[in-house]
Amino acid sequence: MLDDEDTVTAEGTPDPRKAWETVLASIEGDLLSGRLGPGDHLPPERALATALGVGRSSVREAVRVLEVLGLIRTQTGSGPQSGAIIVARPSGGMSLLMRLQVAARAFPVDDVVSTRLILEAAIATQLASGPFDLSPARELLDSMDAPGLGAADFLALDAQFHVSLAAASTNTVLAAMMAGLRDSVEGYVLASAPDADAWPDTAARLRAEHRGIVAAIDAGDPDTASARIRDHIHGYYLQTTTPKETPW
Amino acid sequence: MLDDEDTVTAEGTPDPRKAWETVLASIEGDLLSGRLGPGDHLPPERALATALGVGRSSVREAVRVLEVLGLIRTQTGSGPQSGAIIVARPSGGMSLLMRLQVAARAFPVDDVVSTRLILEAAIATQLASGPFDLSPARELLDSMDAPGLGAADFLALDAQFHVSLAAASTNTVLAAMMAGLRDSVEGYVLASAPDADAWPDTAARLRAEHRGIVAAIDAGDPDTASARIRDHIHGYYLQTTTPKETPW
DNA sequence: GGTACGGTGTGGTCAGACCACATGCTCGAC
DNA sequence: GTCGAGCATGTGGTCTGACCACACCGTACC
Repeated sequence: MLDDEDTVTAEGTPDPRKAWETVLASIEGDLLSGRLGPGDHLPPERALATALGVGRSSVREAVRVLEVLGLIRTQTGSGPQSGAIIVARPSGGMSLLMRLQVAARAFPVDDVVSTRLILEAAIATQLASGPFDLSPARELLDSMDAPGLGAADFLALDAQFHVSLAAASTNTVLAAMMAGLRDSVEGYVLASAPDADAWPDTAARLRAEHRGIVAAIDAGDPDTASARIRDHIHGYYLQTTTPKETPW
Repeated sequence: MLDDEDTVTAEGTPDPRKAWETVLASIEGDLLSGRLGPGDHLPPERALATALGVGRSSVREAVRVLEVLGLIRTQTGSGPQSGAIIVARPSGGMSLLMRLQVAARAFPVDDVVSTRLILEAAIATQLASGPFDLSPARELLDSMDAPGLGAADFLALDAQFHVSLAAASTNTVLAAMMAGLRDSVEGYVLASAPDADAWPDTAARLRAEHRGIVAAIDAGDPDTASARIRDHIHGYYLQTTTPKETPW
């Protein structure tokens, strides 16, 4: 039933592409052409399989890729919310990619930190240069003032604060990258958190630095905002790691 | 390793994780613990399936994810080169992720361009501040001097030039991001290339700007290098698009 | 009118069967 | 002994068919 039907029906070209790549390419084409867009449902896996002349397992591999890349959300059951829906949430995929690359030693932690430093400095510069909505970041600052916050909880809020700065820039790419960079080293940050004795002092310093960054942004002072971000990240990194040769 | 089967055999917890997530988590754990590293082979799919108590299709979904993320390379056949080998080449996954997110309208092209601008400016600053090996970039500049180069060929070299600058910074994360940003808008760049009449002038200008950037880096002048990169990218972007409100 | 219940369609998973391919070994020819 | 052809083996790649769990939706019953 399937013999010659795929692709060039009359020609001998047996389609060198793998079956799942065919599916991925087809969906990407539908996205580019506008046939698919945010909020739309992908066809059911079985329908996609017969439509493209591949097995359902190949369709599933492509769908799985789209899911981990944050392009779609899948749900079982029936009804409007079931099936594979295009959602386009990049941060999840970015985080997974970076986390695994760090785990596989392709991304040294040093590089992740310096990249984060570059991005955040640029973000701070940008935020200080124009009117942006920093209220989510401010709320996180207030949350971090809560007394008795443990290191893990504080650092979680800290991470959200930095990501919220990226989000405030309204640059979705920047925000996704920041989220990915943060998540990829989350384990290392938590593992190197100061112990309970030194923690209160560290937390106090971090709070002050955060406020200082936002203050510089509010003051419309890009250079100071950028410099304070640099010191903030760089300082914390140096504190929690064995200094070896000052990454860039 | 966790007790196989469905986790707690005696308990009612039926493992809420999906089967392929189990596989992915297992491999990630092996990477983090050092049991797996660059160059190593993943166990055969069938062995992995029985070892984790899941079906081979679930293993394949996880392997597929690792492959598109650039973590492994798969090959059929037998022998040392066959199977799934950990390679950790991040750029492929970064490119796919960004390309699809752009296709799904989650990443506006404007954001991609401004992010690229930020990253390249930072890279130029860094390159001008220390000794780095720019010879790959120089060779690309020479290649771009070849007469009679078409727009498509020139732009391909152009893209490689910019990525080579990122690679010269020795920051793997930065290099991967730059490659991804480039690839994600490749289609748009090619589609908006000037026609044959205007092309020679454009190419000449781009050549001169590239040389100017490298010259500033060689001169150890971070500010000039950064400014020239900004003008270079921004200028080209404005030229090829309908200006609307000057992205960032 | 409201509620319980079963039909239906979705993704999630597994098992088994082939295929194509690369390797490496065996065995025969010389 | 050397060399080459050819088969055995093990890998990923794919398809098929079968279930399951789940969420909805319509119908029949109360």
